[in-house]
Amino acid sequence: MIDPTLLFEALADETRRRILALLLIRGELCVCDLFGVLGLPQPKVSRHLAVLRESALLTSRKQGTWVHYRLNPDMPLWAAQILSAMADGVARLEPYRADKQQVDACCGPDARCTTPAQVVNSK
Amino acid sequence: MIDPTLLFEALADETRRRILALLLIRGELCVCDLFGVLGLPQPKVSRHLAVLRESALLTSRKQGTWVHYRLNPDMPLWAAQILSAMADGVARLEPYRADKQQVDACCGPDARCTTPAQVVNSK
DNA sequence: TGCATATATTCGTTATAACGAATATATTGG
DNA sequence: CCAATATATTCGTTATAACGAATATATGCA
Repeated sequence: MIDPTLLFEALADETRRRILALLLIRGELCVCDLFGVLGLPQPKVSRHLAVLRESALLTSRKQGTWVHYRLNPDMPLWAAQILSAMADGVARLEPYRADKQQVDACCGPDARCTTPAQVVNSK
Repeated sequence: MIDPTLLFEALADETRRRILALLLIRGELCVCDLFGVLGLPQPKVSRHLAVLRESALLTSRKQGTWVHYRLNPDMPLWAAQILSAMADGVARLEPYRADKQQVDACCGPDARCTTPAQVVNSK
């Protein structure tokens, strides 16, 4: 269900790897969480999300004006292993490390959070 | 020791994935084996091998006029897992499947082989 | 309906990467 | 040294991909 060519083209971009790494940590995030944490312009993040959607690595769930992204739960084992190993490889490096701290600070379970994703998750 | 950016840029090209998949199967191959099996021009394969060398995914061993390539044995676990999962993902697809048959037919242990790599390995 | 917010897309430009063709280097053997 | 073979590199061109800026769409709410 996942084309290796599309998967590796998707992983060739650092912004997309950052998005995937965040989703591996958080399970689900909305676009506003993502571009907030990454510190990047919204259209840029949206374009990269489109690439990840088209490669079938992500699925999206629309709720009102918010769109929540998560890893495709039907991903084959080999693809999930690649994402997991990627997360291992980048975990100690910038900007991935700062991204993790940022998302924990702003949306983590130990902090109050007003982002849409958190509101939805808490229901 | 391996830069994730360089690794994923290396994996974004199909020729390089074919080379890596062959080396995962065979352990070691010389340039002439590689471009023979892949059916690609020698300079093209040589350029891709240079990219793989510069990303530290491959090491080379020169013996006379022949250069033998293999996976870098000092690769961190996360990188080795990515390569292994990549091989799983492509194993049933073309051109990877044909590559495997081709390398087994021309250089495999069950076939007579006159390529330099085989000659060296048999010593 | 009209405004505000969240997200997506288009457009023109720029940077990056792959290519074929040609050539360079290096090693072996005569 | 010279020729032959194996491998690597350079060059100019072409295809691909990322970008910022602007705009479009779509939903919720007053």
